[in-house]
Amino acid sequence: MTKPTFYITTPIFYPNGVPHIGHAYTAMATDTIARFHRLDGKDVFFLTGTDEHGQKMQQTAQKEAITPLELATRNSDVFRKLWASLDISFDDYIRTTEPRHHRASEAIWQRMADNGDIYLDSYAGWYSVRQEAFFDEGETTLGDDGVRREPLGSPVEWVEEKSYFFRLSAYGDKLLAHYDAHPEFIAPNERRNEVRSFVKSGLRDLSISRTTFDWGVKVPSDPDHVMYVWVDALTNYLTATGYPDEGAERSRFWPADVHMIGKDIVRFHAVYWPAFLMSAGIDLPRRVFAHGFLFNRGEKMSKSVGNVVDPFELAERYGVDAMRYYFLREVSFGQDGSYSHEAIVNRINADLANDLGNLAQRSLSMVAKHCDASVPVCGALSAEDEAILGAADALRAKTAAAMDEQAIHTALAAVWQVVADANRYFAAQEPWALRKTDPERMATVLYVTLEVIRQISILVQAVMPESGRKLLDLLAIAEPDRMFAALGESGRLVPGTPLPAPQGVFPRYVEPETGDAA
RNA sequence: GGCGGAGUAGCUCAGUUGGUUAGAGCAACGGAAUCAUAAUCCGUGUGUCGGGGGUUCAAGUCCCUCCUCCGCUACCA
Repeated sequence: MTKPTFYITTPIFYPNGVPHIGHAYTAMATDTIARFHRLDGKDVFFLTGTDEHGQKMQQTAQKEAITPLELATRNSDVFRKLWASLDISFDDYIRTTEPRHHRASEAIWQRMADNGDIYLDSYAGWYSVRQEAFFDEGETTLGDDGVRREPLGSPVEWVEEKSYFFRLSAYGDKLLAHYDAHPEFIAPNERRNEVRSFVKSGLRDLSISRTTFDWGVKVPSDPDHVMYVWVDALTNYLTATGYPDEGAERSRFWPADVHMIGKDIVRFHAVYWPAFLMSAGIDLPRRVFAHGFLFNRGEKMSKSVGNVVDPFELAERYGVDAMRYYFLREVSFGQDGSYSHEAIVNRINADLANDLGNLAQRSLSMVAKHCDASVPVCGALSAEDEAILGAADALRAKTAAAMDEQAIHTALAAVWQVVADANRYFAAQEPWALRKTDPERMATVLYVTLEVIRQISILVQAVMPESGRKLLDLLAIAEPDRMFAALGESGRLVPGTPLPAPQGVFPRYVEPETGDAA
């Protein structure tokens, strides 16, 4: 019996600095999707890592009088530390400085070269060292000081160098054909439109090597050149599957199911990457999903405005699960989003503490006091019981449909709809009144409520692993029964099962008194 | 400039192929209940659906036009 595979990636992050909230957001979302599919019984491979080559790394390292590798290792470790504190369950962490990655990059380069898509030419233009980019003459301006600058103000110099080029121009039609045949390849929709129109306007060949620095993967058969950023970086997704070894254990994961990225790097993933793969004769990933940016109170974060938020600090202040829940529930995944202290606190208190936490607490504490502290006996079901159970049973299909298109917020909304229904159900049935008039009916109501909470808890694990675990502990659910396979009727709670003493899972957020050292 | 998207209640947004009195969540206000983390439940909105024009028996939903905002327009991760 082989389980279906599911391969999902984050971009490899550039460890020129320390991670910010955007990195954390990508990782939290990707992790949630990975966990969801694991719970669903799939053979999941979740990859993240760091992109450690390039001129900037070399320069920053020089400034600090350390080697680029030392710099990369130092910052890469900070990323790993963040992933640990955010409960990011990656299966492999790739660093582009690893030998396995150099091998894979050389191999794909060779394949593209063998296919006749790489040629040597020279590249000339106005180059900005700071931007690490060339500019058209028209984009530059000659200042009064005689210095020519690019639009953002850094000085440019005329540079001419030999460079290998990738015949991207030959792939425009093929890419368009692929976008049309596979409309799900780029998501969300607005991103696909952008990419389409970009490709449609015509593609120029791509300079893919540099000779001005040497911190990178050497070009096979021409060690004066190092591969330029994206050939090397994008290939990481392949490296981790064991490429180019055909029989590698992880080769079964390719093609990747989802490349999760921020919207700023869509083009590299939806144009260059598939073109490279087509050239090398490798299957294309199934989907590139570009999420939006996060803003602090609607304002872009920047160091000069001083509104940059440290992800470590957020996790510390609100708790990892609450932080994950907030960003994945509040922001329509794919769109830009905004966050503020007030909004986070509101979600924590309204959705987590009041709605779900309190529902669990009120039902479990009645069970503890009036049902021998064990799962109550379920009598004949009323229409109301059937309705709420039906709503809970339907969640697996609903959330799966939403998650298939990375609509994490939609999946969560569906779950919380049932949480709200369950609160209404509980209030309408009044088990506290039934306790005096009809204890058996009370037991049934409590059973039904716990059964709904059971299913919600299982689903919630993908977003809030720790809290989901606590809730399932309170319901005495055995480890193997915490997978989605146990959702629905087949996994119903067994009356008589002893339960531990109830404990609050989602505390309300209370403002610290004063003078907290934030 | 070109291409694309968006403008709906205080806030965040849903609104199917045009059709009964335009919806949800949050916030606000009023009430009920007391099992529970002062949590829950019920009720309450005079919204020019960006402006104007048009098609139609009927338009937030189609067409035209204007205004505003945003994204993309190549080698920065």
